Amino acid sequence: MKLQKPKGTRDFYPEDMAWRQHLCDAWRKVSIRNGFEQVDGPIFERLDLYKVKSGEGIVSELFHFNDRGGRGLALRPEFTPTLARMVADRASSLPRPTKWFCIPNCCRAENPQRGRLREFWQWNIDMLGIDSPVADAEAIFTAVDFFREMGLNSSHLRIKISHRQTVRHILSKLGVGDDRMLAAFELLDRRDKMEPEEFAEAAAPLGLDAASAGRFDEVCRMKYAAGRLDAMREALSIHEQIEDLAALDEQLHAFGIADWCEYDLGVVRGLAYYTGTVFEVHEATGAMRAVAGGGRYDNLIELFDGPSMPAVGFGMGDVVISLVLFDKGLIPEHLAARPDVFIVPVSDAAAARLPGVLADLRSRGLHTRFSYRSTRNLGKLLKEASSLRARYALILDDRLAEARAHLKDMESGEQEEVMLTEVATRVNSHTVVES
RNA sequence: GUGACUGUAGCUCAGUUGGUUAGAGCACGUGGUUGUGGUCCACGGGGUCGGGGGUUCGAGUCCCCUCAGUCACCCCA
Repeated sequence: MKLQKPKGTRDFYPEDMAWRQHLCDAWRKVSIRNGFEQVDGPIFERLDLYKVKSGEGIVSELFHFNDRGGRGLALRPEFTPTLARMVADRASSLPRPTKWFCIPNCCRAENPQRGRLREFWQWNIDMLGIDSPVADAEAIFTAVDFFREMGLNSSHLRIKISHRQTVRHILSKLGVGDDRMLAAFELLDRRDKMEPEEFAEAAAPLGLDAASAGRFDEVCRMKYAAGRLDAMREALSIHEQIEDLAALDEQLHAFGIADWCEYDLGVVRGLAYYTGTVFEVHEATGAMRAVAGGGRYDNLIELFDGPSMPAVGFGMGDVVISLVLFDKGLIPEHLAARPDVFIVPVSDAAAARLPGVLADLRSRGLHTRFSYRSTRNLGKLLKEASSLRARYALILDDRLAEARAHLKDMESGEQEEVMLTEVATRVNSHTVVES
């Protein structure tokens, strides 16, 4: 192939596009019923914006370029910096909390793999100006609401939750100083890929001796079901320092989503900017990369020159969730738009009248189609109507002289004579509301 | 960006130790013409075997490079 699409991108043929739209529609629907309002920003930003949060190292992961004035620009790799900029700009006039969602396409100059492409769509929801654990739980609930909407249940996915403060307390108790805390988080994030000796070696400079390092490792590998904080307290021998997690735990129960959640102190999300709750959603067998990730980032808006403003949110890419839904057989088969009416003329005379009838029905809002083939073979034309999954076939025959035609219900096979002027109301009244 | 594996029609794949005009199923198109439906029959379009170069009398089959996909690393905002 001479003209290839760029590495890591996708073409959306009608079937693919129908799925993408279906997914985005579900994201939008769920966002709205959870009280979020849609926003968007530019698809490219000034390169500097991305350095604010992620540092100079981010540049190699970006598609960036200069405009004719020499300004450094970059395609957005995520939406959060844009969001932070937008919020910082109007912070004083925004309601508290402000609940926003968006579904931007984002580009990252990474090496593509299964579940990871160079362009993807990412659902983001954020709640700003509220630091209550209710908000943390509501963010997680919104994700669960979406999963349920798509037919997933708590046996398909695990929401792994940790809390920066809780982990900080544990590390502190094991002897890690505040100045080494960030390094300790990084080590925690990488521990699964390290040999025990290697881990111990890396832990030493953090102020952890062999025994503490071993305990650190052990503690972070343990998982606790939501509601089993007592077990965690017991195992960690910390009794008073996990109020944050306890408050979240209570809310997760109140929202009825505790069965989806477990505490896993190994979840760090690699990000320096998370300040409290952090969570990741994984396929239950752990086979794939994370479906979604998020948490609380109370300092971010300030970092972008805004006021001090607490925030919590998450992001979910279209790629991994689509793989999961495909794996579970949860992608609906028929997503193409269904015609309301398929017009079938039985004669040349009737065919001559077709455009007028078609125009009328379309102007009344009906999805109306006809065949471009020259055949008058009724069987073949109905077959075409059937393969398009049309709800009704409108057969234009000799009754046309009296402005009447036969309307055939393609589901039941029943057919009745109707006046052309009645077709639209007839079809609308019979049409069952479905997505 | 580094390494490993893979690459035949839109999709799923055949293609014998290198040997003549590269096949099947599905999908797609036309026809089976006075007729009521995803069936059936016939015919047809579509591949420079990812691309380029090399070895050879001859390469889809062997070698090199390149591109893309998959996996691991990096990273995962």
